[in-house]
Formats: sequence, C-alpha cells, structure tokens
Amino acid sequence: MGIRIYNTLTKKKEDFIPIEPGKVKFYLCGPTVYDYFHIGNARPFIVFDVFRRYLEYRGFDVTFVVNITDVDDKIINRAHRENRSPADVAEEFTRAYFEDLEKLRIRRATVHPKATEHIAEMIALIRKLEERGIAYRLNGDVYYNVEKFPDYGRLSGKKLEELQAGARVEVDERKRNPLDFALWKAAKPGEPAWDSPWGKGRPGWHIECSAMSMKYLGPDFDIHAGGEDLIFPHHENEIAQSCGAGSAQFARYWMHNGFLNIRGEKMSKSLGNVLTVREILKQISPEVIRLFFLQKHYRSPINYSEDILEETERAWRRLQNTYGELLQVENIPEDEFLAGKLPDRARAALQELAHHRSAFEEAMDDDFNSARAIGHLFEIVKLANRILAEGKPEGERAYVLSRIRKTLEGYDSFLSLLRKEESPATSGDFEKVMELLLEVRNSLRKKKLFDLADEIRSKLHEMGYQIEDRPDGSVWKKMS
RNA sequence: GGCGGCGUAGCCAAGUGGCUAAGGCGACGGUCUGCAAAACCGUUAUUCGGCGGUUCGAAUCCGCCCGCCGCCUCCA
Repeated sequence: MGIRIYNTLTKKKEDFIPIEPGKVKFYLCGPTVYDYFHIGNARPFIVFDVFRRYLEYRGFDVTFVVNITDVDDKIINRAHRENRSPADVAEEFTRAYFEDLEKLRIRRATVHPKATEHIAEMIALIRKLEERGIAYRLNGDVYYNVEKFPDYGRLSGKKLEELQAGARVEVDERKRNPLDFALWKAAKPGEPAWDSPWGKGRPGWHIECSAMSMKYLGPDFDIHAGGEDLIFPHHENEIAQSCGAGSAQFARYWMHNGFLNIRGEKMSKSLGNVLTVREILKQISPEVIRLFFLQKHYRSPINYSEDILEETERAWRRLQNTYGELLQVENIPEDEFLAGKLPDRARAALQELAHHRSAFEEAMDDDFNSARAIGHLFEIVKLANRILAEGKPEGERAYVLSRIRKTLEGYDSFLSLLRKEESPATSGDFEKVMELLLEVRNSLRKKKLFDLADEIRSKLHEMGYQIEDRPDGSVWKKMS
C-alpha cells in the first residue's frame, strides 16, 4: 500500500510515485525574515516537517529544501523604519527563525538556501527566459510575459481572461499584460542592489524559489509545498518561470496547507491579531503546539484560541503520562520464541496493537491524515493504560508494554510529541532527596498526619512537581 | 463579480455510498484513594446546517436555500 497525496494541480488524491524510486525531492516555501514568525506561519513548518520525516520513516531518501527570503519589500521597509540595513534585519530574523524551529522540535532541512546567496542563479534563469522571448525589459525592470505560457492559471484554476477582468485597476500601462510580473526590479535609492545585465537591481519575489529549487532539486522534482495563499500568484508564477526555462513539469505534486484563523479571521499584521510562536512558547510547550496542528488535517482551516490549546495540553498530558509509565517498565527485546509462548490475554493485546499500527500507517499514507493517525495513537495509549492497570508490569505484561513503547518511540521519530526526561528519574542527588521526602511524607500519612502530608504535596505542586499516591507507592513527576 | 473551501455531540475533530458515525477535551456515574492525582470501567450524536431528489441503501452523490471563511493584491 503506497502513499497518496492530494495534488492541488489536479485537485485529486493521487498515488505518490517519485521520479527516482526510493528518493523524494521536496521543496517548501520558507519564511521572509522580516519578523518573528507567528503561529499561522508555524503550521506549514510543522506539518511538512512531520511529513518529510514520515517519508523517511517509510524508507525514502528525502532531500528537503526550505528557502529563506532575505531580500524583500517588507525587510527593506522595516530596515528604513528602524534606520538600519536590510541585511541586518534579515540576519536578526534568520537567527530567530532557526531558534524558533529548534524550540518547536522541527528538524533542519537538508538545505536552507538564502535568496541573496543565489542572485547569480536567478540572473541566469532570467536571461534564459529573455533569450527565449518570454521575458521583456521595461526601464531597467524585467517582466515575465504570461501570455507566452499557455498553462498559466492551471494550478490555481484560473483563466487568463478572468484574471484580467478582476485585475487591479492601477496597473502599469506599459506592461504587455496586466498580469505580467517582475523578475527583476531596477534599483531604487537606499535599496539593496546587485549588478546584472539590466543594470543594478534586485530579484522579484517569485524567481528565487524557481532558481533555488532547480539548483538543489533539479528542473523537475517531486513535491512542492506551502500555504494555500501561495497558490496564486506565487506558485503559479514559479511554474511559469521554471517551465519557461526548461522544466518539463517542475513540481509533480503540489501540497497546500489550510489557514489558521483567530476568532474567525485570518492572522495578519493588518488585522493586528498576530501571535508569535515566541510569545506562545512562554505559556505552552512545543509538543502541545505540534499536537494541536497534527490533530487536524493539514488541508482544513483551523481556529486558534487559548481554550483549544489548553484542551490540547490536557490531551498531550495523557500521552506523555503513559509514555512516562512505559519508561519505568523493564524493556524486554522482541523475541519470536517468547512471543509464541504468551498467554491469550497478552496475545490479544499484541493483536490489538498490530491493528492500530496498520491503521495508523494507513492514515498517514492517505494524504498525510495525521488527525486520523493520532486517533489510533490514543487507542494505543488506552491499551497501554489498560495493561498497566492490570497489575505489576512484569513478565508478559512487560513484554507487551515493551512492544508498545517501541511503537510509540518509532512514531515519535517523526511526530516529536514525547519527552524522555519527564519520567520520574532514578538517579542523581535531586532524585534521591525527592525519594526521601516522599518516604517521610508516607510516614506522616501512616500516622494520619494528613495536614502535613497534604502541605508537602501542595507545596511541591506549586514548585512544579506532581505527587501521585498509588496503591503500590507514591511517585512524583515534573509538570509541563 | 469570478474561483474554491467549510458547516458532524457542550467544545475540538476524523469519517465522503453499506460493519456499532474514530479519537481528544469536558460532564455525569462507578472502581481505586485518608483526601487528591493518575488510570480503568460505563454513560454522553437513532443522527451529520435546512429542504427536496438519486439509490435497495447517503453524513457521504445531485439541486436549491441558510450560515461562515479563504483566494482573485504583499501574505504560511
């Protein structure tokens, strides 16, 4: 059973067949580094990070490219406003971008190319388009003539005539078609500029993705992803540029994530409702943010609110709690012989695990349906808790729990939802002192000095440690 | 105006022609506990925005209506 992907280009789910068997060439539109990225920006970063790692889990060799747009109007505007250089702004927020990625447990891409380091490639691409009569010069600018590309509008499902009818009124009259877009912009005073055959200037926004994806992935590659707002014009223009310059098809599969709304509106600077990941991470742990996105299908619109995140936090706690328990169980390696001698009860549990395993992977294979997959993940959690509740985790119970733990850890290689350090630790001075404290507290409880025992518990709770008195003894956990 | 999406329990959310409509949060009852916490067991949508139609059979397909949103301009 193979992987299926909903392709924006065909508006259908298709079997995923990579150009080169076993290898996936994958491009994601990255950030424009003019500010900290917000929770809406985080969605594609997280979901496509998981998808990339899932492809690796399924055995593909993935080359993952995520660009950094470090030359752009918004960067220049901010630099002017703050009286510093655009390069300085770009550098600050590039650094911040990587810091935030790391906090969110997003793995680095294979390459993170920067636009400013690929000016030569962009110029070469524009020259090629010019040679082929697809691009034309206009007072130091260079434009792409959309009429030269018959497929223009295919990705976004728009027709050239309709687009023209709805185009903005204030168009540059000298352009051959109102939809022609800038490949190269002539330098204006105070803007970063590079030498080119057309004089000093800077590249248009769309050309960088064409140039960098083609450089690192070749003229034709497998997957191109991004937010759904990029379908038009950005991705439409990328296709036009790349195919105009010699790609047969450019990207084969186009994946677009749905938008995140806040109070029913999209998150944007102009609406003043932007919440940066940085800000949210002060309250909420990264795993919760990941789970928040993964519990929904990547193409659906989602609503952000504090309440929903708190709800997600409680769900995440359930998952983490169980994993913490599993870490306490003796790990018994997989063993065919042992497995053959298991009693029916354990055998049934393993069968249930196998069922959820295949259902989980089936869901992930089906257009990356992480929401359905997470449902099965919680079924596995329930199974683990049921076994844990049956009695001491020894013998066949430990064997089954070990299989469950391995399953969860395998999935966590791409989900990154679990924390290893949050389990009650078993070594170190701090841990020893804590054990001692719990022993003392239990003596108090035996003597029915509950006021004192409860005070210790609530004080520890205030400090961020949770105490649980279970039938087989007391345990402590670090919270959040 | 053109194009597209969405509306499933108190809330979040899968499911797109046929097994009992996943899963999570919450709530309620029970088990355990000195009390909690965690966990387990059980209950919580005879029905999928509304009205018609197609079909042996529809949340799923078609039509109309109501409500919400996105894109068409920089935007994840």
